[in-house]
Amino acid sequence: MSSERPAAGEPSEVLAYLLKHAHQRLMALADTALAPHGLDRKEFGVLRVLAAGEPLSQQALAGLLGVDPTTMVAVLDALEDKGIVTRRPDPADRRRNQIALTARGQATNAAAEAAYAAAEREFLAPLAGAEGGELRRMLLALVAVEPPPSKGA
Amino acid sequence: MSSERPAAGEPSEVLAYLLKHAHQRLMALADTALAPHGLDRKEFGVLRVLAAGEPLSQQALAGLLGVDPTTMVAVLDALEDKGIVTRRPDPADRRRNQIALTARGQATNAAAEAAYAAAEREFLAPLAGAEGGELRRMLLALVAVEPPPSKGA
DNA sequence: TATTGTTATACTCTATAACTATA
DNA sequence: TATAGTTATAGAGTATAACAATA
Repeated sequence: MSSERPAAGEPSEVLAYLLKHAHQRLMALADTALAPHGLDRKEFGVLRVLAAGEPLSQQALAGLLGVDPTTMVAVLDALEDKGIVTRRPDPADRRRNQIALTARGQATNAAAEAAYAAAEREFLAPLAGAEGGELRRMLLALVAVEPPPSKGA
Repeated sequence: MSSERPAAGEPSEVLAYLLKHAHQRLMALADTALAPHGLDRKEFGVLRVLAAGEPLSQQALAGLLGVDPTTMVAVLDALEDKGIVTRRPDPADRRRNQIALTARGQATNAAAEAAYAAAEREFLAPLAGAEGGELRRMLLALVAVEPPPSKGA
């Protein structure tokens, strides 16, 4: 089969190329999995962080997810419009918004988690049984080199 | 404090997050490694493909690297300005440009390859000896699911 | 008529700066 | 004075559409 290309100079020899395209493939699978639940990837990221713990401020969310606080505004606007999160002024510091999941948000998150997990399984299908876990562990080690700057928490 | 974070809801549990940030870290290292040679990542990708084989058309290059042909125009403009590649009309089909490395381009590529390889080693340093190879193999399997659409070749 | 390369345009994503309201 | 959130703006990066030259 001529589709095999072990030739020198192949872009797939470059690790950055492999990471980019692996990421792109998983993004496409995740988009497809999340779309029926009315979520995009960024919204899903916010949702699952909120579902795991207490309400957080917008900047705390932004810090945890490694995005700009200004980016978070639009994400939360969308989630609020969908009735998935609520914004409330923090009683202890009224400059801050407490972002909390609604009941509907919790249900949406449960469904979206399941859908995203299925997308990851499909993505990892080409690997042998335990290799998915190994991949995850390796990537975690590579990313953990410099911990994300946790701002005001 | 506890830099370990096994808490539920962590973004690092999400494979897409890990792939994205691993990619970003390698990109940053590659940018730093390539900058002294006057190249960015995209230009380096073109260079090493050309260095490995015969001159190619712009669309063949774009197809191999998985980018849009219109994107390739600007990349080649920059490489041509730097005296690293030449554009010549293909005698067999004058619609096509034969993109070839100059002597200087070959030297630049050799230096850039070494610099990029060092960046990959630094990136993979957190992993045990053979794990880098395993990571590469796994990513290749994940990416090879659907072969890139090789157009006119 | 179809294809290669080019240009101009638009779109996505994200970051920067300035503003408000609170502290 | 400093911080949380908001808004407007600008900057990468990339794709889409129309065009010229060639087949």
